Amino acid sequence: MSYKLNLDKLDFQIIQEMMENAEISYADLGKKLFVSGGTIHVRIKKLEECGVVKGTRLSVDLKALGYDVIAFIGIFLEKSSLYDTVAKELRKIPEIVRLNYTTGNYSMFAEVVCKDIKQLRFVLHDELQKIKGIERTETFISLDESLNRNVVVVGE
Amino acid sequence: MSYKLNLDKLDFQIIQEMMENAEISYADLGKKLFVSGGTIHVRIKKLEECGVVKGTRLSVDLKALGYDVIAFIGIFLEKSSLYDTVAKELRKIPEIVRLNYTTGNYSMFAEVVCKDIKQLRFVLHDELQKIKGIERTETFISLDESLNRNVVVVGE
DNA sequence: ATTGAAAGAGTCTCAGT
DNA sequence: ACTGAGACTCTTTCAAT
Repeated sequence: MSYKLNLDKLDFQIIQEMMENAEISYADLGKKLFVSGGTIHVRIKKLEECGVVKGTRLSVDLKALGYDVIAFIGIFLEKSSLYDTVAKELRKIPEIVRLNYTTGNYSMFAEVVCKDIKQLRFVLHDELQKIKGIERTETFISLDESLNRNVVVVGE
Repeated sequence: MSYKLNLDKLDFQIIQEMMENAEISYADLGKKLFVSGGTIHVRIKKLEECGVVKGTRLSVDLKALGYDVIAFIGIFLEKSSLYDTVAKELRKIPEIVRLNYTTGNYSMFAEVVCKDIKQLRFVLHDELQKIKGIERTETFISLDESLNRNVVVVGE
């Protein structure tokens, strides 16, 4: 399915560093990895062209912005085949930030970010319940997020 | 707990734009939002100082890097009070990228990113099972990720 | 608080190795 | 494929409003 990309140790090191902090200059990153800034530049350009690097995103503290409630929702479908149509409806709800089709107990798994419990209640009760094909849902509200990081990427 | 931050519409607009694409120049973003590049600069500096903006991160295609398997793990603890000690152990496992203490069925909820099923099996069987305090786990393997985006942030 | 311009720092290109 | 230097663009500072 996916092409055989020829990434070496340096490519993985660059990705690892910049996944945590994309603001570092090419010159500084080059020093850290014992190559020139020019080489870092060439590698990043290659990684962008082959689609491995998709861009850079601002990392924000959602709590500080008033988004205090994170919840996970396990969704049971009436029929598994309804996945695509239900996913299409769920996509329209801006509070839903992530959606996965999963094996196991639930048919789908969603993550919701809200300002408060009132808004979560609105999403669960008003938005979700009117979507055809959803049998029932189970909600897990996050009381504490103890970890949120990137995976450690390594070559073979 | 958190300070009353005085963020206006412009702050929220800047955050919204840069959550998706942090590479845009201050001048271009200023044009888009009808202010000068200097104003964008002042606002971002303010947002960094008050901790709302934590930095920028490279967005990568994990599948292209060979990380094909995303799984969610519901964890049942023997006692809820074991949360901190179990979280400390789970933190040591690099494949675990996210960990939440939740209400509902499970005590904790983890997300795992692996190269293949073999590696997932290793995490579940060898790493997780030897942690004291975990009663049992339920695993949900993602067959398809249909959505992964940022929440839409708005002021009051 | 916002602006525009000048100074400083970083990115990008390219010829040489 | 890597390097270093020059051209170019962006960030950062600051005086004026």
